[in-house]
Amino acid sequence: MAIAAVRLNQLVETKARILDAARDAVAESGWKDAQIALIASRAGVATGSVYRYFDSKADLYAQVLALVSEREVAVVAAIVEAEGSASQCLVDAIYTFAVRAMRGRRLAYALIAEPCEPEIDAARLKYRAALADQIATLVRRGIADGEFVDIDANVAASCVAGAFMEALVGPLAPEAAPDSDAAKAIAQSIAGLSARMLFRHPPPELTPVSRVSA
Amino acid sequence: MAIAAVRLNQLVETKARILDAARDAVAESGWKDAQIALIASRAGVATGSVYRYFDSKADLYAQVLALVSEREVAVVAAIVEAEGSASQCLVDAIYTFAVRAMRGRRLAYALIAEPCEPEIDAARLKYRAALADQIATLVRRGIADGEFVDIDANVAASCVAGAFMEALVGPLAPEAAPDSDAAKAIAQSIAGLSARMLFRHPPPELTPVSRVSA
DNA sequence: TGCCATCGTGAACCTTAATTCATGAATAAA
DNA sequence: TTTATTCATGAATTAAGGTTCACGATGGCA
Repeated sequence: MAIAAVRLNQLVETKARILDAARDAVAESGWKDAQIALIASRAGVATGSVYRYFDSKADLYAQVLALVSEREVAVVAAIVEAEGSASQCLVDAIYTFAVRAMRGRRLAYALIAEPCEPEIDAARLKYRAALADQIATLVRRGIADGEFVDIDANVAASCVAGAFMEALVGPLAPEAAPDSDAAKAIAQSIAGLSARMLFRHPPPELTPVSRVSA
Repeated sequence: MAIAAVRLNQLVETKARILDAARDAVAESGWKDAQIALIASRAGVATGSVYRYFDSKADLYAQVLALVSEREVAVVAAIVEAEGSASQCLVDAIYTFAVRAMRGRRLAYALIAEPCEPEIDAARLKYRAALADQIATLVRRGIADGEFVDIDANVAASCVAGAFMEALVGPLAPEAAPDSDAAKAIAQSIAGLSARMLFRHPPPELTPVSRVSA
């Protein structure tokens, strides 16, 4: 009755190959390449085979999103739960997120901002929510510790998440020039600004990163 | 040669009726109702007639977006150019935007966050950019006047715009309970938080609006 | 009144991928 | 070595709307 281990392994591996192909296609040229036939061919399987592993296109991409997003959320979660003041954690989390996004530019752009089909877009919302949840946790800690102003943690977390995501859209856009120095500067800018929203005693001035990119 | 004025008026009126029908459909039940046949029937014209006035579905909705968005951008622009400190203008602009959005909940949700087809989504980006531009203008003024921290105005504007838009997504969502008191409280919260990002000397504490909704 | 240009009509046509499925191969059980 | 399952295949099918177009109606104009 039980399927042999080797065979099962094949299945898991093929599924992974399809997921990878899908992710890679998006990472290369965005959602316009998110077509079942194309992904199948990239994964070295027939079109129909994709449906042996995924219920539908939406299902496939929901899993791709989960795959990629969970890693990012985990990275942020780790920072959120790390040692140090809430203020420091917040800045670190945002900075790290921004820098990582800048590295995987095209994919990050697709995950965050690129226009795509409604079903995929809907799946994206979950990712954003999960990220906001992490921030919210941190905000609560900051408030409890008296580091942050006393404000609804969920609203604050949305604001923070919205701020740094939106600020990333421009730099991540495929038409923007890739420049890893500017990327870090922007990440720093974004982290600083986002953090100021909450700090009870903000630093007197931000590093004037604006001039770095000039 | 010249078409009679009456006849021309008819044309303008019909076009307006189609635009209105499209906007109303979206305002009622979102993008799923954004179908040419449906809009045509609502406007009291035949499906094909829509194509006498608009090049394509994308064109139609781009114009719908423009119609609605331009008003909102204009409102913000008026506040941006109004008397008063940059700080005050910023808070006013954000608060007003948020309150207006909360009034036209469903439509605002569709314009800001609801998953939709890529072509429409792309048009949305322009709206966001226009709004960010207004904020950027204000930010420059605030920096020049020494009210705001010295930071890249475009990055800052993106952050501010992203912050208040993202924070609106939850409250605007169709499944959220409509409550005009909570709406104002959230608007205030959002305005306060967004503003703190930039103020050189932030108010010691925000109004603890978080408790109003509790 | 008759003619022309323009507008309105809506059923038929397309397009574009997603999805299915009859078939065959490969593997596990007997 | 059969036999039964499961898996892979990819061409054919579907589905869902956007878009077209041949035709009729209407209004302006001489």
